[in-house]
Amino acid sequence: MEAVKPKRRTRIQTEKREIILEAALEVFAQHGFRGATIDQIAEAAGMSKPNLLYYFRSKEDIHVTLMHRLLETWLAPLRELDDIGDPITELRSYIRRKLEMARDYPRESRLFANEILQGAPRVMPMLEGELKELVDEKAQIIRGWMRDGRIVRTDPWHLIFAIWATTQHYADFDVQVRAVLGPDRGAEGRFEDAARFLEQLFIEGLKPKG
Amino acid sequence: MEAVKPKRRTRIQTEKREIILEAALEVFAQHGFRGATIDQIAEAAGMSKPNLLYYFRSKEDIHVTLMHRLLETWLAPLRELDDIGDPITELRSYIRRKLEMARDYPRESRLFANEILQGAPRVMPMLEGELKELVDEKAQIIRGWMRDGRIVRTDPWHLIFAIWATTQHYADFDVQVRAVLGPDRGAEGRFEDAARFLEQLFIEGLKPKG
DNA sequence: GCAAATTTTGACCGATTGGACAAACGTTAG
DNA sequence: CTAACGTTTGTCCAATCGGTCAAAATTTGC
Repeated sequence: MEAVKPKRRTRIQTEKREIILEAALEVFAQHGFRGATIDQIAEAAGMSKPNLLYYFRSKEDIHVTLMHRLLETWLAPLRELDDIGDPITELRSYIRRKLEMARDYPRESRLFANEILQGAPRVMPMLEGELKELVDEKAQIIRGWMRDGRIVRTDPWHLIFAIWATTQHYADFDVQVRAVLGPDRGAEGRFEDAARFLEQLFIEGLKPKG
Repeated sequence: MEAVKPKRRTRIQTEKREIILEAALEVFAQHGFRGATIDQIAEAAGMSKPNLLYYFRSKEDIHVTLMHRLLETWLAPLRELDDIGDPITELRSYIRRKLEMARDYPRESRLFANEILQGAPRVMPMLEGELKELVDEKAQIIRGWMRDGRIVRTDPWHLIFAIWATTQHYADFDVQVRAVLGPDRGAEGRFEDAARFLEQLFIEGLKPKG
């Protein structure tokens, strides 16, 4: 039974912590936890290293805080997946929201990818707890739709994995996507094309056979 | 016009370099380039640090050699995609080969993912050159199949991205997949399920409408 | 306006890092 | 056997790392 610490914060503390987290997101996403240095984060935040360490006790502390926040926003789209709506509409907008997050929050996606790649040393409990529960719950909803013949039968868990993989790919492997597609179309064009493609791949494939 | 250096190697040099690369693959895949230390690699290779540095001039040298090899084996499945076969069969076996690689060579997949996540600082030229050419070539083949009505029309480039993303997901995000699915099914079971799912997702969706 | 509390800084520390180097040790060809 | 060559090791180094600390500068509450 952990007592919630009061954590009274000054205005400056609130502001500076925010600035640091923003800077750390940038640096961690690009270099990973070990690759990032406190000096880099401090410089990106426009302050000295000891000053930064006045607001966060350690590099680990920054990372933990960042990951904790991240997971909440990251799971939000899946949480919205609703039992009562039309299955096709629900899945379509889930895919769209996920793709929009890859477009609008690529640093968050890469930070998460980095953490998982290293074996999730700092978020494993959350994966096995909160995440698994959420996915299981939503997989049951999808399975219900399949039982009712409203979408074709397939594995709901792997369907969710496939949606994660394809959408996050455009954030995590952005440089590869850009290198292969060339400079012909801008960022917006790429995401339009991706959205169209993913809609066709998932949605058309899921519609029940007439 | 680069002259190919003779690079005469002793038997011992050939053997030891191989041992070092194997050890480095393990360490780099788990910790990333910056996170890995020469000492770790040396220990995994069963030799002292100065001894290792006798065979490779620097940490960078090891990584470059590793990435160079990796890309060849990594692109092999796509190279095999053939114009003359049946489109559905060709794509089905491409997906299967890619998934098998994710199962059998997860360290290679993670090493590659790490490099791309960091912005591909060491392989960018290969992405824009060799990789782009290969993908463009194969995308044209797929586009040809679509024009002939042998598979449904969609974006060939994004189709290839989706195949990459979904298959490599099972190597790169392995810990997350395991955490969500729980310990119910072993590794083989997970890959069987994934193979069935991906076949349904891609192949059923690609078959021309009767 | 002033004392208390908060914020910022420069100097510093021990540990770790990638890498150099020469000396010692093996191996091999003649 | 031995000289030449290939291999291995211990020691060392400068740079960088995460983090501390006391003192200085600033802000805040009254």
